[in-house]
Amino acid sequence: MAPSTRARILDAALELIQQVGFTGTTVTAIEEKSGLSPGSGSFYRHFRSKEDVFRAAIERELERAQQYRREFERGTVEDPQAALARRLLQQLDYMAKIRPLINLLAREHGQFPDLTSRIGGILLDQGIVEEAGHLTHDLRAHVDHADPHALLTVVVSALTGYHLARQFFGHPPAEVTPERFAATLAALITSPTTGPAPCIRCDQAAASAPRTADPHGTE
Amino acid sequence: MAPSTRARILDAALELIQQVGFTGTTVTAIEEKSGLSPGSGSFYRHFRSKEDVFRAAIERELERAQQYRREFERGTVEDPQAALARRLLQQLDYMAKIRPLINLLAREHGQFPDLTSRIGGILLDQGIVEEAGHLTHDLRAHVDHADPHALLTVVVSALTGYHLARQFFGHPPAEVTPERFAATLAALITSPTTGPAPCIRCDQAAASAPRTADPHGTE
DNA sequence: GTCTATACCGAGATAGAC
DNA sequence: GTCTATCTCGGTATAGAC
Repeated sequence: MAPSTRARILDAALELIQQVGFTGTTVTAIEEKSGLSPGSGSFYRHFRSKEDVFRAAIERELERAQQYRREFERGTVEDPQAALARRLLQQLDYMAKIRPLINLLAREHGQFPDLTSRIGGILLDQGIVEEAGHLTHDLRAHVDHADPHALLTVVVSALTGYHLARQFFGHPPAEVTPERFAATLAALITSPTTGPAPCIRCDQAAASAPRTADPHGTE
Repeated sequence: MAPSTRARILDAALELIQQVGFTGTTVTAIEEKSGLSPGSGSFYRHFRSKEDVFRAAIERELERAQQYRREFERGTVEDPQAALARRLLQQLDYMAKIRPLINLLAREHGQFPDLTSRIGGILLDQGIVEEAGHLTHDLRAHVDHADPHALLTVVVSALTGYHLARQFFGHPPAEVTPERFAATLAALITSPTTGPAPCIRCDQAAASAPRTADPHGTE
């Protein structure tokens, strides 16, 4: 069946907002891309305002993101290093699928704080971090680390940074392919940690009183 | 000495563009923030157009970024793990200093492709990757890895992802402090790599013919 | 080099015919 | 539910006095 006008408007709006941002997107351009007559207010028979369609498009993407998660392949890990690399590649695939959300986050965060925290909650909490939890659970027998929480953060950060660098520049950093990236990261994780515990006051202290103060002046 | 009007305009424009983007920034708002009368065209005595001031602000930030690099602390590494963690924290500081450039990249990439590649070249090639080269050089005696090129990419990606996540959400992912993050990443790097070489065809093949095709459909 | 005033256009949104 | 036509506002940019 052909997509409804409403759906076509959502598609057009999402694409335009990723390309030129919220303020850069005009209702006229959305109409034109949706097959409506540009300049006519036909758009307004389907959405009350530009912000309205913006929020609706994000909600639809959030729904899709959660659907993608449900389809995630899970299973036990036999060979830790190879299986881990495969999981990491799966994470990169997931980020590619939710690319619109990540783009919107990179572009319009700070414009719509409520949406930022919503996206952040679903992507990080229900998304990446949850999956990272699966990773540690599966690998607990193989990987022992002094600060698993921080280890997950490093893994998630590496995946995020790699994805975004590809996104920004159009090619992977240093031309390292995803397979090579995942294999390297997997090898790092599965190698035994040497030396003393990497952090002194880590887990309990940080977990109990996380957000007080801001010693590094980020906010 | 008091900053010149031109400098105040550059400051105002840079800040506004980071907050609301290029299209979201109005010349009137720039004038108001610079202490000029809003709505008057006084702005145009200093810059020919909005795009003009945008490009000038980026050029100024690129100059600053290269200045920051020259002030970088260098030295030999005795205790690999602790010294490495310190270097990684230094990298995070650097990213904080060039935050405006990273923000603009995240926000306006795709709008001005020439600036994107310029920023990318200076940040990645002359910047992060160069420093990562120092890292491996310093640590060559301590760290042995099957694919050092990919290892650097993982490190750079992790730093980038951590920085951006803090930037987007206003707090570090999983509330892991920079010190804890750097210590964990340093411990990962300095631990010996186990198992087989993490990638089969890596170094030579990828280095000789890097950009042909695009097996993962990024571009 | 900054101001007032203004020309010009494009964008968001509405009215009403079909 | 889409169109033509239009209102209004705000943004870019210029002209000319001081």
